[in-house]
Formats: sequence, structure tokens, C-alpha cells
Amino acid sequence: MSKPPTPDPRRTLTLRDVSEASGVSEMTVSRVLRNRGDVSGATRERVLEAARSLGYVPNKIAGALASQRVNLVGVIIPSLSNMVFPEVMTGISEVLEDTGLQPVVGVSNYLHDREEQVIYEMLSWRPSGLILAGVEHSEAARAMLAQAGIPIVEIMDIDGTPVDSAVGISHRRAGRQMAEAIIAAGYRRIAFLGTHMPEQDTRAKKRLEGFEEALAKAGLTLVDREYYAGGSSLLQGRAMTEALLQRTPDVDFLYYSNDMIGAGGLLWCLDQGLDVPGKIGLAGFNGMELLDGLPRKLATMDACRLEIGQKSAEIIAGKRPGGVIGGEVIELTPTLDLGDTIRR
Amino acid sequence: MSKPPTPDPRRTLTLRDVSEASGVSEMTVSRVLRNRGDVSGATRERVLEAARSLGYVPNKIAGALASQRVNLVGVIIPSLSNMVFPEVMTGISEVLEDTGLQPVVGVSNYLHDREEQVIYEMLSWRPSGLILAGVEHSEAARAMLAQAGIPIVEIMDIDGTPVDSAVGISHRRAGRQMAEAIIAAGYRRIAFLGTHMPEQDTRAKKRLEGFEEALAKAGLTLVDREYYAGGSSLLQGRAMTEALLQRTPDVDFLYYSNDMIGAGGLLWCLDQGLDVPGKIGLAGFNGMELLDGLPRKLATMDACRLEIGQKSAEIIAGKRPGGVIGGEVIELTPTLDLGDTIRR
DNA sequence: CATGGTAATGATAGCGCTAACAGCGACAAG
DNA sequence: CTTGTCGCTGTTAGCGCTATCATTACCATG
Repeated sequence: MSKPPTPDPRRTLTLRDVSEASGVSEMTVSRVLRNRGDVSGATRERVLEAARSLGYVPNKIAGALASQRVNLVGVIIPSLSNMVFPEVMTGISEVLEDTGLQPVVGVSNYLHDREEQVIYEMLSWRPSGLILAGVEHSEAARAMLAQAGIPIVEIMDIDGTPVDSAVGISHRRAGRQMAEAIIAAGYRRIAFLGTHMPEQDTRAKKRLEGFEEALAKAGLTLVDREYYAGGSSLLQGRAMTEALLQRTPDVDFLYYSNDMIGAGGLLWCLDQGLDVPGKIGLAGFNGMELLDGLPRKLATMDACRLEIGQKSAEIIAGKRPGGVIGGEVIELTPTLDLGDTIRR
Repeated sequence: MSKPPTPDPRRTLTLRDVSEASGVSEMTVSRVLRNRGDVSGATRERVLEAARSLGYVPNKIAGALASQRVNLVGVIIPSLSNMVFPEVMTGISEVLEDTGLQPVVGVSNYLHDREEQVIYEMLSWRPSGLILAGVEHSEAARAMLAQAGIPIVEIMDIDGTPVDSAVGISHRRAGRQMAEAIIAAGYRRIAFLGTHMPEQDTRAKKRLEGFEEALAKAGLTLVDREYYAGGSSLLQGRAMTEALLQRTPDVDFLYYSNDMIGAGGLLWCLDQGLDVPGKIGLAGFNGMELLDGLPRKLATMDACRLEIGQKSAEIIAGKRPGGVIGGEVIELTPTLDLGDTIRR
């Protein structure tokens, strides 16, 4: 059996194939394909033509191994369905767009163990940087991150000690600020409604802490709380609100851990014909534009999501003014929006 | 200057470091770390201990190059903020979970050029499979996909010729079905409101085509249309609806290209005190649970998003019953939900 | 014409890992 | 005692690229 003339059309192509097809060395092909080094116009054309007609796609695995450079940036977030992270991703992509870097997303599902795995997995691809949500991580995760020798940016939250850099807001302060606004508006019998995962969604927990802190300072405490597990939805918000108001009819303010359940609560209150914001006020968190068309605008605080994405990507891409190298902590200031659900 | 005894603590570790630390060959370390081949319990322990204490993270780049195996599955979607794709991703992750495969997301922003780039980028990492939205791609993209030699699954839409496998619904039929339901309910003066990107969001376009087809069969045509560009939001839906009803006050049905703008329209209609669904009916598309808590439930059709994710991942993972190898087309059947906005 | 610079190309040696096979001791079967 | 088998470990040879350092041809300069 003789070797076939066409050496197996289904084998994936390598530089060598292109080099043979264009009559130059592999090195020259490599240079052309990466736009690096001097290559004459004629040769460049010939190589490009050969590559195109063969349908050659470079093997970045080999390239990365040889050059010790990987154009990937790992991004680890707790959830995709959250509606918070898409906007962060937008900010990241925007900035990375023209740097040659590519974001790669991993999802931790709010589980620290899972996060640790994802970090390990990501680091094993030797990315150029890592962006991850939150400053709380398992011991082992922190160790890996510290050892990795690449820029690490922890985002969303700055209440804690980052491994390297951090970009976010102080959720504790955000909670405090909201409480102050509510108290200033004259509400006194205040209740909280939110996720029942204090271990996992640390940021919601911190907001609540800040919130209660400010209440305490005014001599107040929460008159009731309602927790839930699972995803946030309008329906969930309605149900919780109904349950809480049934149990404690005389509350005059409902503080929600996020806008989605807050909006559900708002719709329920309006259905019931309650006087919002006169008799009862409501507030959420996140500034979700998506909900802007509701009959009444829910009071909220935006979390600077787009900006967080942008700044974190800038740090990874080494675009920060002043050429700072690492260990930067950027605190952003969320804006409070009283909407139509806190009286003025 | 003599070589320092500690060979530079900041250099990233390799198998060799672990092998030296544990007194066995690199090969044995490799075997332990991958749980492959026979290694005695004692040796295994020693190696794991050494790897852990050094904080060694394997280099998958080198591993992948050597083994010609990459445990990544590329997933290319048009947008993250769409709320459609997170659910697809959930289905994919679910199935891939225990296969050792990892999804990697790329975003094309509804642009064919961009998609082509992303495909190229993805293929250059030699993933084990590729899942991408839609069956319409640039010529070059189709060529690359066909050449890649890996399973390709085109999802969401099956109205077209897939490169390899496909999982989705027929949007044309979905549009038709909705039109039939609307006509059956007695509505006659029907208008369409949707995205103004017929070239990009082909699926919305196909639904509209099917919709108009069914109208035509009943001797009807759309009495008006309203297009918009940019993201979908409640506010957008409100504005469009107002504009359309101002221009054509006597329509009796509003067909929206997605639930988000449909919900906005619904809210506007309710604000205006219009008789829904008596005098005017509404319908959207997508079955977004997220909106379930609105005062009235919008008529819609779900797009089987979770199932699409699952099935596509099963194809990539080779989990399809019967051991089918490729070229499978799975058509799912969306369910019509009349909600509270089509009279019965 | 020697000299040196520059532009274009090629040869060589890995990058860090794994496939494939080879080696070796121990022990069972013939 | 030979032969085979099994369990464990090591050796060798790349995977497909790129960094680095030649090498060549060509031109300008004194």
C-alpha cells in the first residue's frame, strides 16, 4: 500500500502545510500570520493566499506554549442569569476589544468550592489576567491567585482585603446610605426582604449589615424580615411581600435586596391599592434599567456595573493612567435614586 | 555569581518541580495528577502532597498540545444581555458538568463579521466542539466550521441548512402558529412591533414571515408596523406602542417580536385603561419567566431554551441515544401560552 | 573595493506536557 | 526453570508553534 498523494484531507492543517503551499519557511508563514517582523509584500501576499485557500486556522495552543503568551482574560462570575453581570461583561469587552485580549467566562454559581475549581481550571490555561467577583474566596483559592503571577482584579465589592487589585463599591456603605434616606423621609417601621443565602451572596449581606447599622444609629431596628431561596423574580417578590404584609401589616417601608423582587413587591402593592409612597415606601438595589417602564419607578441604587467592568479590564490591560502596576483599589460611588417609591 | 539554591520562587512551577520534590519521574506525576494509569497508593500520596504544598497548577496548554485533546466547548451567542441565552447556557453547563468538558462563551453582537472572527478565534484553540446560535453564517464561517473536524451544533433555529447538527425550533412555524391563534380569537386589525435589524436578528424576521404568511392565508395583512433599534426594554415597548396607537388607533392586536417590549406595551395599554384583551390583544415571544409577575400575563410562546442547551451539549458530549455521530437535526416544539392578553 | 547597515528569510532549539513503549521485580502456572 | 502476566515506573520522542540567532542579498558609504 503506497502513501496516498494527498496526505489525508481530514488531518488538520499546520504551518508546514501553508509553508509548503507557498514555498517559504514555516517561520516566514508564522511571521505573516502574526504581522510580526519584516516580510516582503510579495511573500506576504503569497502566504496569505495559500493560508486562505487551504482554510488554515492557526493552533493557538502551540503558539501559546512556544511564546509563553496567552491572550485570554479569565472572568469568573457567580451567575449569568443575574442580569448584573452581563453589563459588567459589556464593560470588560468594550475595553479589551482593541487590546488583543479575549475574555473567557466561568460561572461559580455562588459556591465557593465551585469557584475554587473554576479558578484552578482558568489558571491552568495560563491567562494574562483574572477578574473575579467578590473579595471572599476559599483559602486555597486565595493562595492560587496570589501565586499565579498575573494581575488579579476582584470586582463588585471592596469591603475586604483584595489579593491584588479591586474595583467596586462599598456595599456596607450603600446599605447605610439607603437607610439614611429612608429614615430622612420619615419612615420608621422598616422591613427587609431578601435572599436566604447569607453565606453565598455576601454582598447582599453586607448591604443589610450597613442598613441595620444606620437604623441602629437612629434608634431603630427592622420590624420584620422575609427570606427566600432560589432565583429572583417578580412573582417571588409579590409572594414575599404578601406574606410579610400579612404577618406585619403595619410596616411602612420595604427594603428589598434587589430590584427584581422589589419590583414584584411594588406591583403587588399597587394591585392592592396601597398608597405608595405615602403609606408605604419601597426600595431595591441595582439600578436595573430593564425595569424602567413599570408604572412607578422603584427607588434603587445603581452598582456602577458598566464602570466596574471597564476599570477592571483597564487594570488587566495595563491601561491605568500613571502606569500603576497592581494592588490598586478603586472605589466607585453608587448613586441613590429615590424613584417614585420614597416620599420626598 | 553562583546559581542560587532556590531557583527563583516566582517562576511558575512545572511538572519537573513536582517530580523533584516527590522523587519520582515527571511521567508518574502526570499520571497521578490526571488519574490515569496505575500508580501505587504510596506514590500517589507523596506526589499529591508535593503538588499541593508547592501550589502547582498544571499547564493545560502544554497538556493539550501533547495529548491533542482540549476539554473546551466553544459557545457563540449574539448577546449576553438578551436574557435568552443565560438559560441556554444553564442547559449546556448542566449537561457538560460531568463530562469533563468546559463551555467557553464568545459573543458576536449580532454581527456576522464579528461572529466570523469569534469562530476563528475559538477554532484556533482547537475545542472539542462548537455550539453557535443561528444557521446563517458568512461563507467563510461555514467553510471554517465544515473543515474544523469537530462536532458543530447550530442552535435556536432550524429553518435552514445546518453545517452539521442543529437543535431548535422553527421560528417560521412559531410565527404562523401565533397568527393562527390570534385570528381564531377574532382579531383582525393586527400590527407588528419589533427590532429593526432584519439582517441581524434573523429569527425575529422568520417569525414575522411565518406570521404574515398565516395572515395572508386568512386574507389579512398587517395594518401597521413599528420598528426600533437598540436594546429591548419595557420603556422601549411603551414608547413604540404609544407611537403606533397614535398613528393607527383602530388596531385590535399588537404582535411584538419579544416579551420585553410586549410587556412594556401591555403596561402602557393598562395605564391607558384600554380593554385588554377585549378591545385589544397583545402577544410577544420567548416565554420569559422573569416577567411572570406583571398585572396581566402576556401571551407568548416559549422557545425551549433550556432544552436547546441540554440537547446541544448532549450532541457535543456524544451522549445522544443510539450513538448518533453527527448531522442530527432536533426540532423542538414551542408551546403557545395565551396568557391574559388574547381573549378566549 | 572593503565596510557596514538593513531587509528578508531560514535553521535550530525548545515551550511543558503526554502517548507509546520499554523495563523491572514479583509471583503464578506449566 | 522457563514463560507469561501483572503492577508500577521510567525513557524517548514528539505535539505545532515561536524566540533567537544565523545567513544571505543588496545597497550606500568612504
